[in-house]
Amino acid sequence: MAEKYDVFQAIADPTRRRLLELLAGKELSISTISSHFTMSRTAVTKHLYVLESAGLVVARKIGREKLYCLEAKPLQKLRTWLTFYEQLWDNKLAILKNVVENNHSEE
Amino acid sequence: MAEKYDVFQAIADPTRRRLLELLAGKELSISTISSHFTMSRTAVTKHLYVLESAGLVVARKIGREKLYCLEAKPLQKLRTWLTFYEQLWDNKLAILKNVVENNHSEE
DNA sequence: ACTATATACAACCAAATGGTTGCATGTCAA
DNA sequence: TTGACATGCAACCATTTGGTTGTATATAGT
Repeated sequence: MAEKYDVFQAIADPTRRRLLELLAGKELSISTISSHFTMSRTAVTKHLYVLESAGLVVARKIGREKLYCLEAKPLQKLRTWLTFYEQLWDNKLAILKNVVENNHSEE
Repeated sequence: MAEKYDVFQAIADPTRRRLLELLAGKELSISTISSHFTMSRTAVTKHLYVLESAGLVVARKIGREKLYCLEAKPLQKLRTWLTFYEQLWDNKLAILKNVVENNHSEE
């Protein structure tokens, strides 16, 4: 598999979002996690790898089990990214910005 | 090309995030937009299609030009999604939740 | 020691993704 | 009407993605 995954990429897949939801506040083994999905355990493992490499989950090995849990911090990056666009929810500000930038020298 | 794109999918690609940034508060033609990228105009058009089908940009045709601008509203969906995980930034709450759910019957 | 269970990993596959080039079409301007 | 410009669109291509199966290895329990 590949090297490094992005937070944006990691959350793009619906299955991976379900995984994050499932792991919120819980610590679950791969088998337990897989039991919530119809796809194979291997497929789930791959998704977990993507999430892990994006820093969104962390794992520790206990005996023969590998326990995963959510790590929400990297989502702050997304939060920051969003903040910029929140100003434009309803684009009143955007229109104003445009007016200021392009029309302020008229009349 | 395919049918419908998701907001999560749409913002997964760095090029498309650059496009959104470029179109914030501005209305630009495909050619003008393309001039900001090294890839072909066709490639840019495809990215714009993805964004459009996710509702993140809107276009109107003026003469021979097609003008695109940002439509931030669909990002609210992402904002809502994020809110759930914000509680877990630092996982104090998560730990507490775990304690309450699993250990409250002890002693 | 034997068997169950939990995971790891390689190999393979179809479809989606992100890009290209070439050509057709519509529109503006002289 | 003749270019030049702006876009549309089909065909093609390599790589990535999301999934599979099969086999190997490590650990737990009896």
